[in-house]
Amino acid sequence: MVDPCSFCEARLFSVCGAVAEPDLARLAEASTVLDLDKGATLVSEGDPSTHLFNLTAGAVKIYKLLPDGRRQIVGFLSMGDFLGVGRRAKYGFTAEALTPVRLCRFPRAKFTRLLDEFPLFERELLCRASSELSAAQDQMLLLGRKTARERIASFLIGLSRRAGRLGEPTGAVQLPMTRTDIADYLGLTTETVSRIFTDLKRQGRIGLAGASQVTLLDRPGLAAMAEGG
Amino acid sequence: MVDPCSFCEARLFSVCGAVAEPDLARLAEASTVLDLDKGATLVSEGDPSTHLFNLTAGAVKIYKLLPDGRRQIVGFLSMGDFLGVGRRAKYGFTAEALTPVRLCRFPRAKFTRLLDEFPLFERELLCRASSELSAAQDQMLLLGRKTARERIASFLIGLSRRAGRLGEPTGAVQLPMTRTDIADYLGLTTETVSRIFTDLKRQGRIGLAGASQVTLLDRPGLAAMAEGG
DNA sequence: CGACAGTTTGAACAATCTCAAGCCGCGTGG
DNA sequence: CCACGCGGCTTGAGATTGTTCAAACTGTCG
Repeated sequence: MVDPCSFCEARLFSVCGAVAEPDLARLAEASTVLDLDKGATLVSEGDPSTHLFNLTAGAVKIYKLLPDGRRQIVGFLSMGDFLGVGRRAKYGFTAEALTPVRLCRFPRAKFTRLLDEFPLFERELLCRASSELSAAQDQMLLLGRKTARERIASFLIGLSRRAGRLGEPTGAVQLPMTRTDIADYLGLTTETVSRIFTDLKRQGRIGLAGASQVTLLDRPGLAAMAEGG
Repeated sequence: MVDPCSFCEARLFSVCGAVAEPDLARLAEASTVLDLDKGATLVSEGDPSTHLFNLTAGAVKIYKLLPDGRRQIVGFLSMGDFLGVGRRAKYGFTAEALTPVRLCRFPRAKFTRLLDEFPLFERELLCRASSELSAAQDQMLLLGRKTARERIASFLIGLSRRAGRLGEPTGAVQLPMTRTDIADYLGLTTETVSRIFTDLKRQGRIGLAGASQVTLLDRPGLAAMAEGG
């Protein structure tokens, strides 16, 4: 039988990259490959955290809700991102597919066994967790102290960097999320996001092809703006 | 020679709790105990990340700055908290003592060796990292979507919970940080923090003894307020 | 081609910030 | 032991950024 992990395009970008070639079969047998439609919910805030996920294709948004419906998106996942580490009994967020997605689903018990079995796998997860923590701190700085304009600039620069990491073009960025999603990620309203996009376009700093494709025309300017320059 | 870790009061609250009694000596020989004054800087944003720290007494604030001086406090540390995990070459934040502190300092290389040597130690760090990440997500919800009043209520409830975890009284909470620190943690200004404290006092929800001791008089009310109730 | 979700634009509003001034409490030194 | 000074805290009034509410537009997908 052919080992599906050996041919996985996401392996280079994901935790699985830390597992040696011959051990990939163990990974494959601990997980199930799953395809979900756009809009599907992977996990719901408050549900028992029975599974962990490795996203191998598509994009996902992660969010938290207040009782009255206010929403904060705490992250967007793309190829290679891992979801669900931690020993909490319940998920602390909801995860929803922004595009059709493919993912590997690990039952928690099997996953824990993998950690025991492959120290490099665990080390990789620790590194990823702390680098996510660092990204979360950047986002706190953004949410707590940056102006709307600075937030949008940071967001665009960040998207472009991520595209670069995944080997995609960094000049023209595809936005799989809506304006409302962006607003809920940046602590703004849809209207403010829209207004600032139009402003930046008017200034010639970005180009807009439809609502979901942005071209960064003045990257240095945007980068400076992102840091308050 | 007596092993200092065996008598450490912070052990039960810290990562060291994951290391078996007989292995504590290895921990002790990998680290140096350090005492610092209030106001001392443990690490500076941008400096090479040569050391990791375990805080065993006192309180520390962690913050990031924008070039123009705007500041976001991304966390407060207390007894048992660990600082510096990750493979980045530079610290992404500044850490400063709010009170006199005692800490164990690990050179990065020795620390990595400890991880290799004690899988439980590494596992504990992974758990802590993901639980910190979860706390960071709560804070993003706070910064992105809560009102000033909700932020203060969340902050007070959070402080009280932390005090409870450390075995301290949860009704009267000591604030080792200034109003400005609180503001920089909650994405507000000093003035707003002060005004809301006075409001809450007027409403009989909290008591203030001096500026740095708060009594939670209406915990259910505050908890509801924290979630937007 | 039609409809509807998502986006853009406009005008009025409000939460929070800014600027300014006074107050309090605590540590210090006379 | 008390007066002094200073950092930090509180209070007030006015300014501002971003929100809210409302309506028109667009482009995408049956």
